Amino acid sequence: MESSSWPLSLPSNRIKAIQELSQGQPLIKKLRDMKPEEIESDLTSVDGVVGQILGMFDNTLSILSSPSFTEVPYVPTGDMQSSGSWDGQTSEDRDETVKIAAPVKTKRGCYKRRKNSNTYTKVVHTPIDDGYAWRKYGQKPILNAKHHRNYYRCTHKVDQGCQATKQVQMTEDNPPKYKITYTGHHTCKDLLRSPQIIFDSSDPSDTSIILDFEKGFAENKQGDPCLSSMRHKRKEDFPSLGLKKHQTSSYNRYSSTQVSQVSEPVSMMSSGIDHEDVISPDVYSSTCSTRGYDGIDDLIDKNVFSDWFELYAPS
DNA sequence: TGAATTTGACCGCG
DNA sequence: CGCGGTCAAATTCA
Repeated sequence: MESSSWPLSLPSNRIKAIQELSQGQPLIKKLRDMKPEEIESDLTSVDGVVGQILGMFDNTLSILSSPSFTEVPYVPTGDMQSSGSWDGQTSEDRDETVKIAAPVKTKRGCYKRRKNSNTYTKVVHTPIDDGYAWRKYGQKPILNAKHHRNYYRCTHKVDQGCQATKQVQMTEDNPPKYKITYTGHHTCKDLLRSPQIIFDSSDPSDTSIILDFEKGFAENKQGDPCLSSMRHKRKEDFPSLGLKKHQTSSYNRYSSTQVSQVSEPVSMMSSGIDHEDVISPDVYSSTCSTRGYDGIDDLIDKNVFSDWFELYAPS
């Protein structure tokens, strides 16, 4: 479809979103059409295409997530619904999260529980630094789990209404494994930077793609990046992680780009996903490691992009 | 002193 | 009714 065919009345940001999707579609088709041997023999090219696709996701989600994007009634500005398919939600589900976006709270503990909100789960050896500022708000012992589950919300929940939360739970001791569940989507405006797709060269056999947040976290390179955005006075949950970072006045250093609102899900799609890392099958996900390209096919097979066009393209 | 974390209480959901 | 997610007062930290 050509953008020139959009009705003049169509909001420009919507057109931009559609254009982004339009540009990404052939790239994904290209990936789908590639034979396994082609992929293996030309990883650079494949990764380049993946990078372009991720960039398309970035831009599209940024546009759709922006507060100014209000043309789609069921897309609340405060959550990840703008992606439309992060965990395969239906429009009914979105209605549910609309309620969540404006919880009716009358007294302590009285809140609307997030149900069926967008979730994204991955398991990692060392929880990567996703680049966001998280604030711990709870810790609970979980049944049949050796370790507490830690609850984090975006630091900017209060000042910007960012609804993103995540849960971190150590699932195994040796080697340590952490299950990280992201819920909701960042709508906060700072921490803005463009994640760069890089290759983790620490292991030549590992072709996983990770996102480079170095721009904003240079000081974290000395420590474990996983929790660099958190303070941990106690290290019982992450014995190897003692990194502390003051966030209060440091956010301004992040450049202001629009991709921040989607960098997290993108990072989940592309970062550190190797044979060890797992994305839960109950949520919409895709990996960008070379051995995970059938995930791209999966995206296409699931008509994810068709859904997007149905949602956001002019009817 | 302001911000982050801890921790017990509260509540929704299955 | 128990589990899990969230709230918020108290505590800790820089």
